[in-house]
Amino acid sequence: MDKMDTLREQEPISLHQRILADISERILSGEWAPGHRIPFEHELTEEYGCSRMTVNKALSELARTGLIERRRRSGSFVRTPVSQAAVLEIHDIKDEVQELGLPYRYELASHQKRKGTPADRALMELHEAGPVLALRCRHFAGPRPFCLEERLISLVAVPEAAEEAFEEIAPGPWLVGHVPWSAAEHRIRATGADAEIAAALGVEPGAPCLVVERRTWSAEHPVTHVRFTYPADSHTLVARFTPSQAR
Amino acid sequence: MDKMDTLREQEPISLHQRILADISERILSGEWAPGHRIPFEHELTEEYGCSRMTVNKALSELARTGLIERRRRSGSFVRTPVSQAAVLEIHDIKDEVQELGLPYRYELASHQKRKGTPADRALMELHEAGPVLALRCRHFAGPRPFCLEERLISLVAVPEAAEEAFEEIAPGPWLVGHVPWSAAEHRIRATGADAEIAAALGVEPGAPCLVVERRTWSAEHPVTHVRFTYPADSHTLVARFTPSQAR
DNA sequence: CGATCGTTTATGTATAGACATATGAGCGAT
DNA sequence: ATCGCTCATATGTCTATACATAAACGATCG
Repeated sequence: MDKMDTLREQEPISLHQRILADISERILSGEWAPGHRIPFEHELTEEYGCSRMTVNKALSELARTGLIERRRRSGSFVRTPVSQAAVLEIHDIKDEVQELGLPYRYELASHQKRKGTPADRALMELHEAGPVLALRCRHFAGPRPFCLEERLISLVAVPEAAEEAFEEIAPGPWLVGHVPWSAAEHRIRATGADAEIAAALGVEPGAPCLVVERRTWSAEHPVTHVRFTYPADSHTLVARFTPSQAR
Repeated sequence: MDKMDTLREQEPISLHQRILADISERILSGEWAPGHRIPFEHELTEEYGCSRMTVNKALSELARTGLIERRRRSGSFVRTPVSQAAVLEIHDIKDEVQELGLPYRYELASHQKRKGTPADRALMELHEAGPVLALRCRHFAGPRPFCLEERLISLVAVPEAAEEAFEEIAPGPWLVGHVPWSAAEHRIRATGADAEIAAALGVEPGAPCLVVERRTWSAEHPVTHVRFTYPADSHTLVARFTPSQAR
């Protein structure tokens, strides 16, 4: 038993969590390099003096987070990181602005209910025809435009949206409270402001902007497409990555 | 038994996976709204005709991904989504270019070993003084520059990097093979190309560019800071979000 | 009436055993 | 040498059981 020196006995931590932590430690420290075969379940069973289910729970968890790969008959191996997966937190714009210590203001610029055009349907990946709501609004940080929001909402998926004016509440927070979310795809790119965007954001035409587009589905149905355009200097997205575990 | 119509009997899917999928379905479809109490383990045990451990595995998994919250003595409840977290896959640039069907080429522009300047240390959040390696390289997609890479590597954390010329292999893939990663932070923003960047990327000064900066740590030590600058039209980051599960 | 204490209950953790399944390795026949 | 076959083995899944623990509930007592 050589584990006494590496752990603190007093903590009420469960055994499978400790096994998981021990193995993560060795992988992240580089002691067990990618490709290394970690001990078999029955070996860990012996080392920790516990049943196989306990070891299995820890290893399954490690496999789920992508730190190891399990192969029947061969054992479990430290994975070589192929593509790093970073977690990008998508906050409400109001919170973002207020965290900067600036007063937030929201303004609806246009509001149009229309029969979905082919362009609308392409943006939302909506296959059937149907009415859509097209919104255009601006979010301000103090006196300056912080971001331009161009949004389409499928009224097939969210008929209640037709009754909402969106004068007081931004479509983002409204949707969060009205639609169960199931999937979203974000596309992030840079672009030069065209004349319309430049006017809306108060920047020169051609000025660099960060564009975040999001498509959202709810149980297979496209719900909304939104494009946020930020002047280059107003916004930075931050994504964090810790391979050991989520949450 | 009202489940026969919702599932396909032929698939060799495990029972706990099916329980997990069934419950996810009901939450994501909105049938079970946030705050709703999902059946107790012993009720699901009866419904599915299985042992409690099997049900427990499914529910624990749901709790881990954040879809439900479990409370002792009270039961398990559907969680209200607070902030969306999207998963951003960070790929190797070579793979990115090749997936576009273009020939990839890498070119080292400058390579300098130096005593870390205060600016270097600030970028890496390195607190002690120490030698660093400063690299500047370009990645090409066909004839056109795809991206400019400006990188600092702490030689305290990775002394072996001093021996590597980085003429043939890009620092990114080299580091992946030599340093166990433990944490990374990405900052994504748009910017206008300054004269130097414009020259390196073959674009007009002021042209919009997407900038991805990454800081990486290995077991608490800063390892590297890298800034990738892409011409606006060459690159889009994609982040996906599925609350049901990762991977 | 309110504080305290035991009881109940659902989850949390762990066990020992069982069978399924995929797959690498070795063996044998062609 | 190559193609199949069998066999051993590590993981994948599941069961029935057990005890621990946190928290809500209710009854009892000051």
